[in-house]
Amino acid sequence: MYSNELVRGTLKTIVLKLLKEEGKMYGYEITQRVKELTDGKIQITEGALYPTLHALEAEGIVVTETMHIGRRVRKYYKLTTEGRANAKRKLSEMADFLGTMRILFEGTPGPHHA
Amino acid sequence: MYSNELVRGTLKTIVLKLLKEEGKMYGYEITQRVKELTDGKIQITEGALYPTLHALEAEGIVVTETMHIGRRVRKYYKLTTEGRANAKRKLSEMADFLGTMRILFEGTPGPHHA
DNA sequence: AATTATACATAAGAATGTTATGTATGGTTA
DNA sequence: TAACCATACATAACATTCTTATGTATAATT
Repeated sequence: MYSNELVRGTLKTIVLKLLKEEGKMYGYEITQRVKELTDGKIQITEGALYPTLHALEAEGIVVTETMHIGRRVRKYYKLTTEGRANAKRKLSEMADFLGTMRILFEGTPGPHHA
Repeated sequence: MYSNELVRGTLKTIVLKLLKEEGKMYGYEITQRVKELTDGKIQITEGALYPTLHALEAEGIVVTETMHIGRRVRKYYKLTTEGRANAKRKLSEMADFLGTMRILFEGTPGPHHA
């Protein structure tokens, strides 16, 4: 686990990236996926995730679809058309940001994904 | 300029990195150096920087030395012995974190600097 | 003379997270 | 079968860390 100040600010972008790739995901699934992909180094807490998802919905970036698994409820989130455009912007901003960080901390910009 | 949520959490580490490289720097100099190195993409505000520097001093990570340039005051900051150890930890954590971000956003871990 | 750059500082408020708590179902194990 | 852990949602109090605004003052440029 990172001393989580570094992770601050990246949550929304991580969610958008996953939704863009997977099409639709539910909250708990997102927490598990991120844990998997990062070898447990990033663990999204529910107290951070759910308010973020609700905010994305309120902004029209995502819409929800509720499914019933047995008697349990699952709330799937997927990008809207506007959300896809937003995600694209945020992801290219993240790519640029990571390049800048590389310059600062490694002295190299790294590969560019035009 | 990045929609600055991404920059959140990186300020302290950026300062430690610069101090480690330069030996000593003063506040205004740090803001200018970061602006230069990042092509204006990251602009540290004074409201964020000075409290951070004061906190680092209170934690014993840095010590200060006041210089007089004409009638103006400059406050130089440099790492303590403990601060150097702390900086080393934070920088390797940042390197690891950037690798994790690359996996999430680019699908590649990037080079490892052992 | 006015403006901009240098150089410090602090305080109110916003944003974004942590930690704690609550509710409930379903599967596994002692 | 009782206890425990995993799944799955949610919210609220609090902490941290930044933005924005403000204040003070000297030095250089237009």
